Amino acid sequence: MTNKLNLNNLTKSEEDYLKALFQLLVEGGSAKVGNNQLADYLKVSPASTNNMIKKLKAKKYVASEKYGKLELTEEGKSIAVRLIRKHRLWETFLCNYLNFSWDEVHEVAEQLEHIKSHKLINELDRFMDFPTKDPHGEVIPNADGEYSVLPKITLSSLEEGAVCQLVSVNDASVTFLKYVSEIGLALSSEIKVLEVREFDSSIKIQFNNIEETVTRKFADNVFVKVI
Amino acid sequence: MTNKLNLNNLTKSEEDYLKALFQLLVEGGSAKVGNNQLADYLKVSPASTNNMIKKLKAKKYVASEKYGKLELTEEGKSIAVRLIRKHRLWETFLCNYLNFSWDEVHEVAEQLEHIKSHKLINELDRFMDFPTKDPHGEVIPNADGEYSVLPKITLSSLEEGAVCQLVSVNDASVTFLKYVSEIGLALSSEIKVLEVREFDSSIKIQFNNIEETVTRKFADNVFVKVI
DNA sequence: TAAAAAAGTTAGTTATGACTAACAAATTAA
DNA sequence: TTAATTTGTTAGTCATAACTAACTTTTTTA
Repeated sequence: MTNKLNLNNLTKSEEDYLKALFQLLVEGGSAKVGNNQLADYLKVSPASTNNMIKKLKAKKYVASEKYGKLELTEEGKSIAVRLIRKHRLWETFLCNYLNFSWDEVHEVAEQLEHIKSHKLINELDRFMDFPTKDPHGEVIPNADGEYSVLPKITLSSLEEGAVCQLVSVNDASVTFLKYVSEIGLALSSEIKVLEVREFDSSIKIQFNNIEETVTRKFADNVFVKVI
Repeated sequence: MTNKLNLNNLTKSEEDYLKALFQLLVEGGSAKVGNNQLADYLKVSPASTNNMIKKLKAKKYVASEKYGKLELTEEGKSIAVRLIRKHRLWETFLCNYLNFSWDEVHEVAEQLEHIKSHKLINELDRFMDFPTKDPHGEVIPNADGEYSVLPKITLSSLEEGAVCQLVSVNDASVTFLKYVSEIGLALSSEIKVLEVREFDSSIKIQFNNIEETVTRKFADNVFVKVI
């Protein structure tokens, strides 16, 4: 076992930074993540990020050279995955048991993911009978931190004529999620790319016999599986 | 309505102090609560308490004069009651749905009570079908913050020969709760006071045909209703 | 009622984690 | 390949909330 009994003495902030790094590096699939990019993502100043990275390097959760790209150590990744597991399990609970809708769960889950109790999260998992996907279609890591990071293909990356299935959506923006629901898209919806307009990268799509034109920004937040 | 839409911009610390004050003043029934007593209860220095009280006075949650006793304003009480409601609902959830035992719930509930979401706590309440008592026998305030603060009679206050029923226990100590379970006491247990020993205030009690001698400290943490 | 003890207050320090402003290194473009 | 731009770093400040040490007020008790 690589995992020594982790006391998880991390602050909320430290956890936030590790999770953000993981999301950019691993889930986002970026080859290189820099200090300013992380700052941008977390909506803090580059100076704050720089400071925190120093601390996380001292604690061996992050590895990087001066002026070099940021990377997570195994321990850092492990912590991030556990946070993602907690976040997604709570989102699932809120949606399936407490009448929360798609777009309401993220903010509350951001708070709940920092609650420190192994028993709590594992019992919650059992209570829900070990769900594998959260309400936005994202895979939930299991208790050992194992899960498949699907290579995320965005709707915006497809070419004209492609047919795909909606597998997940970026849950970070309430207005985006509301919009998705309103036009009638749902997880597993089958989408056909009718036209990609060169001028502004907007895309005309078809689903459930509906035709819609969506912006590039929208399509960047929709993750699909080609079929 | 006295309750203007409360933005609940309080920090975790501010909430902790308000709840502690409420527990000493209202639930504990102390006529006078001083700065050092509060510091003791929260296990911080008197200087820290003094500082925080200043802040809470500025925010109109606490009222007191220099060198005088501490008191909560209506707004301060309202916040404390909402925290107690959250704490007890989470304890109930952990016990009844997530296989937590009596003595495991307190610590996790201390974290969960600071999650900010009205919907979360009201939906949790509904999900459990509006429970009125938590696992330790304490009354759960309703969504409007109404609940009866039962005058708390401790087992230690009874005289020889008295017969009573266990209504609640102080949940702050894990070792105490374990001890209570181990000797076979449970909520609603009928207890008879057989003997009060003058020397050390220890008490000999009888319940379920078991005889036990308990210390004064133990009996101070057991709340009963005389029958 | 005066001295001792307890309770409350103030001043100054520390750690965390934000921030701005100024500066240095690396990258991109002219 | 120099200049401009972007990116990263450092220094110094602020707020929160803890602390110790010193001091003042109040209460107790001898």
